[in-house]
Amino acid sequence: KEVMAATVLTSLSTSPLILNSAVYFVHPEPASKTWKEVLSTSYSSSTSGNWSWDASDQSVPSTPSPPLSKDSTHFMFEDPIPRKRKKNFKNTGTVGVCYGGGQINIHFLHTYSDYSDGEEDFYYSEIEVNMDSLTEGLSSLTPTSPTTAGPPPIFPPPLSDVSRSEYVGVNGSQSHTSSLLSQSLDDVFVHVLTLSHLLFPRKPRGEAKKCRKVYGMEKRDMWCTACRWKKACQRFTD
DNA sequence: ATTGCCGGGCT
DNA sequence: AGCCCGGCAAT
Repeated sequence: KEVMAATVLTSLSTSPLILNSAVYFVHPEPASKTWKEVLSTSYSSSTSGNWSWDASDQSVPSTPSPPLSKDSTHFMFEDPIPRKRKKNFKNTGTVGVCYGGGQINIHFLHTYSDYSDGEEDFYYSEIEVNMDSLTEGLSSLTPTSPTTAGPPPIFPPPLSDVSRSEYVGVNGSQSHTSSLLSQSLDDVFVHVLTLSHLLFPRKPRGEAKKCRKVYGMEKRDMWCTACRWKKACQRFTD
């Protein structure tokens, strides 16, 4: 089983579908850790850009998640990739996949950081889905039926000032998930990817109206100093 | 093509 | 410190 997951990861990393997404494998964390901690460690270890594989056992983190069996493992892939930009992981969606004991649980984490008060505050909201609701939600909006253009039926990305967790759907039918496990983990990951794009759409960057756009090149002397020095605008912060 | 701005240079 | 710009990510 671990071998299969490894091959899935490999094929994922070469798949054109996710060329712009980073695929991270996170070592199974001790049960004491929360998803928040797992996330931060994955960030700090993601700078190298390569991912590692460890098939050791261990249980699964997360306080608000349902019990998962031992020897489960979870991957996380991030969307979008932080690219070259150093700091802000603003509004990145992270997807964690836990599987083990014939069960697949997927955590969608909407994470964002807040630098407004000096120190970085790390917020996240967690959403959890099982395979049944995942495939259901996807099938209802895949372009197979041209009439449906409905919004994601599962959930909107919550954005609150307090970290909170939302819990959508629980442990699915054991037989179904196990057949999925033994058959095509690839489909699972493709679904997860698609859903992650739906949940965490690309932020259109342009809608900010900085000094340059507001005053124009002619009235450069009206810009804020930061804009004149080509630094991050301080008058119009997003 | 344009825009926001990081990194680094110069005074 | 203040000031400026090359270059690049993102669009």
